Amino acid sequence: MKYGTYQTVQKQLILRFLKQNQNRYVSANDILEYLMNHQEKVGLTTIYRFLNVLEEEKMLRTETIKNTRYFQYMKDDCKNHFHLKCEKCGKVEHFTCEEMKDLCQHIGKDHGFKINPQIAIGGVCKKCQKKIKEDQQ
Amino acid sequence: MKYGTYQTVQKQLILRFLKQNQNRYVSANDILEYLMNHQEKVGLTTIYRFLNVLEEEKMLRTETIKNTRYFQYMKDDCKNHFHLKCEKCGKVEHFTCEEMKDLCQHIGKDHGFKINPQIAIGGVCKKCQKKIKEDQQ
DNA sequence: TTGCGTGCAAAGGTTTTGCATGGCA
DNA sequence: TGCCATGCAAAACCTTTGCACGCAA
Repeated sequence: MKYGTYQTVQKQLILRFLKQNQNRYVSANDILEYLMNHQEKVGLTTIYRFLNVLEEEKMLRTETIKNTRYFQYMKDDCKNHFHLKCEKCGKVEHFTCEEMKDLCQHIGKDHGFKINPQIAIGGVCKKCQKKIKEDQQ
Repeated sequence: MKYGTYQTVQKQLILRFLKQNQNRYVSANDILEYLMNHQEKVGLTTIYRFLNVLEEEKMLRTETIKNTRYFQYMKDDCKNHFHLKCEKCGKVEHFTCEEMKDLCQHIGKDHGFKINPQIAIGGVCKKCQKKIKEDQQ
């Protein structure tokens, strides 16, 4: 059975919350609790159903920590650039560069692998690199 | 209560299997099934307990797909190549290429970001790309 | 009437916990 | 004896499914 053809109040409420929290990951429960605290009743089932649709449509990035999924809403233009995620502070930097595009092409061609630009490449950001150096001294 | 002070037969069996499967992610169940098929009886509880210890010790990388965790043992030399992870089937391909090294340098220099090669870059592998195409027809 | 979205309750599946047992020093 | 690891069974937990109801075209 198809799901997602109509816009509904529930979906709008969920989407609004996700948009308000673009800078952090939220769980299905976070959404439920927020809505309950604001006298908006939406079932957990609906939340999951909608999140799954958004994920399929690549509107969300998800991470699983300790067996629970966390969702982060992505702006539309996330499809056109890449993400560097700092493993120390958790911050995600958005970036574009020709070199990355070239690499994607290369990997697609020579390794037969289609890179999903929405994923985040892990590493350590400038600030945290500095911090680590300082700590070592 | 602390866990992990002793080496035991069970732990050795689990570790051996993990080491034999360094090129792919395995679930707790995969380990259980393998051991059962080889007349080695190890409880699921023990498997999880040990996996959790290994994860804490950073000996494993884990990924969650469809609500189940997959574990991959890490060799030290994982630092010297990169990983492409298929988001459909979960398989991880190890690869090296000059283009990727160049990109890392570039990102390090121009974006001030140090990429961690142990991370996996997400995407869709050849096989699954094919499958997706076939399904669409 | 038909089709879709919703939410409750129940089911499903993975992972963790409680506890008695057994091994080893 | 004391300490730890094990594994069964049960619990806990998140997520999905089944189904009846409600609403709108």
